[in-house]
Amino acid sequence: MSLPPAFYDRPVLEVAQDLVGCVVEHAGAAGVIVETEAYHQSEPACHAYVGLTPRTSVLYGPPGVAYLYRSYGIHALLNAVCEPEGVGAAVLIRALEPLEGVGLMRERREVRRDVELCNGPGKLTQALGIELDLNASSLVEGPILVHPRETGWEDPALVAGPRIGITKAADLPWRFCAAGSRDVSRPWPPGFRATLGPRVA
DNA sequence: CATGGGATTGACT
DNA sequence: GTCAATCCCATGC
Repeated sequence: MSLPPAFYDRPVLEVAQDLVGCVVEHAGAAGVIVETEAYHQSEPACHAYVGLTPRTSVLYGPPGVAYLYRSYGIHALLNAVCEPEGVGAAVLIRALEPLEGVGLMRERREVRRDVELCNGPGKLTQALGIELDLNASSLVEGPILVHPRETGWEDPALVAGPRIGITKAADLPWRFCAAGSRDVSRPWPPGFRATLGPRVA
């Protein structure tokens, strides 16, 4: 069973934290989400900040839908649209821990070590075979599916910090990682200790 | 219609 | 640590 639309029809900061530990599946491969970032129309780093345009219409659409866009002309980045229809908000999936179909992932990406298969937002889409044509497709009915947390991930400890690679609103601590995961896209600064526990309000 | 700026990655010094 | 590749689309003339 995949997560229902109601899961995504909530404040984007809640969904971003609750998605850590959930499973993304597509085309014979799957991974556990270990890193997310939240984006909301109210802050300038979000694509929806510019208002309703052809590009952002998916963000303003119903929750539980994939928002995919090309970054730097090369990489496809996967987001889950959140909050009610009419509100532009989404969670960027930044890193996975490989779970199933690792052989397929290796075919799609030539890497030395398995930890490099999914530890970045552009890497995991390539490893799962996700491309831009799945923009606006359902995360509830597929082809991309998001499943609830499985055994061992019921209540993961989270670490919060500033989002990566943005120039606007770079101070907001809207990045969430599974504490201690080796699969996050970038390590925390030495001595960083903002552990939150299961979820902050 | 021309231009500019990225929610990145991999290769290289 | 630095740096270029490359495409979509919003914006402005």
